Amino acid sequence: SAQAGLVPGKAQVYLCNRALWLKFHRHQTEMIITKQGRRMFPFLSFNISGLDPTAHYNIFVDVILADPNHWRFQGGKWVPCGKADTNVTGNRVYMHPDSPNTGAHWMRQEISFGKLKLTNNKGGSNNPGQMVVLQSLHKYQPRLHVVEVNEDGTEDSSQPGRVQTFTFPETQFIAVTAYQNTDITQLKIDHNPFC
Amino acid sequence: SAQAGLVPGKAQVYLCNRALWLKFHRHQTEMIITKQGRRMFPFLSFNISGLDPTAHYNIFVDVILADPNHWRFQGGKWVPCGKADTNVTGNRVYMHPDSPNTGAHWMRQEISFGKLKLTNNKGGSNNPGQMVVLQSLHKYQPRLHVVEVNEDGTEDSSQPGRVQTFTFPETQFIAVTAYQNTDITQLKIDHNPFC
DNA sequence: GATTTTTGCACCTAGGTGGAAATT
DNA sequence: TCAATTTCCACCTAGGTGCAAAAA
Repeated sequence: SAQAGLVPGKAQVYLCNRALWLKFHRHQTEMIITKQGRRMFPFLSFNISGLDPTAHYNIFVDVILADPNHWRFQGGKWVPCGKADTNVTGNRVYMHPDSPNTGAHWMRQEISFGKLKLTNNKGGSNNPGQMVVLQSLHKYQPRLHVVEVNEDGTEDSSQPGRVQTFTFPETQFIAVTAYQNTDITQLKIDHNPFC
Repeated sequence: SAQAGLVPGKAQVYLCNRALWLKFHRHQTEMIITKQGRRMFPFLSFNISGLDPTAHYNIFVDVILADPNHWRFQGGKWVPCGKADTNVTGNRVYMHPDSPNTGAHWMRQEISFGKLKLTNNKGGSNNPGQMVVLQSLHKYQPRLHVVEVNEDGTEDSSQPGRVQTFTFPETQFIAVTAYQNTDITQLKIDHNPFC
């Protein structure tokens, strides 16, 4: 079934590795966060169409709280446990390294975020802009943003409707410092070649 | 001593790892070429200044024949041996992956060509544009080119004087399929961390 | 035969994994 | 004690080396 409706003048975005994301999502995806930063697995990867081939765009991901809860793993299940910590600091945006670039470039091939890293280290960012700062035991929702920009990469705030945001619920995850659900651990081992 | 004179309106280029290049040059540098492509060691790396920070440039390296001879290693020395094979085909240009980019970008940090690969495979290029095709037992001279371009990366041939070329004789080398001079082999082992 | 090129390989760098143990 | 985090480590992928043997 289609992942997004086809609307004239709008970009269409498909989640490339959706089947894999769904396997994890069934068990409630967990992502490890570490001080020095940990890649996501699965990682975000998109196909995009419907852009103006000659226009310029920035494409980036941000990660927002998916719900207002603090979570804990108890009795083999994830259960809400108090309110989320909303005293938030730290970068939650990861600009794709190809940005800015033309619509033709973005539509030519998969747009992968394999080098995006998750961390719980609010302080000294070693790789500025490469690290997304999250809080453990909170549930998050990644989002994709497509922003039309001028040729020099600057945004033109005088022109409305140049920002498009895409959300895929199957990419939600709970940030952890160690895996809680052994089903998730096994899925990581089975599918991540580094394991 | 200065590597290039300071001329107003002209870019100045410095060879970053010149001391290392000179160590090899004293013994006549050799570079391995293979079918699937071999990196150079030392690799080309430059600092550049004197560009217009807001103008756009393509920066690339090409590799030309350094002399009209075919060479052979005999009695522990390189000696000319007949004429160079000038029936030439295959790409000899390697565009820096950051191209096109602004003068500010190019002047901000070292411009390294560490991923440039040398091959003797004229035919199927697996990495188009990433491989420089050379002939074994010929002597070559790499050159750096700085070309001012329009914002979209296209050249403007109607404007003269937008191309600048820089040549460093200490980066000359003879292409080989196996090292001939053991002094060169030892220098590679001593300085290349992969050995 | 002699020279040049190719192939396979052990070894290296570089860095991404989960697990166990130690720490907080 | 317990839960959560950090550290260390063996093991993995990925790919750049020179070398010896084989092939051309």
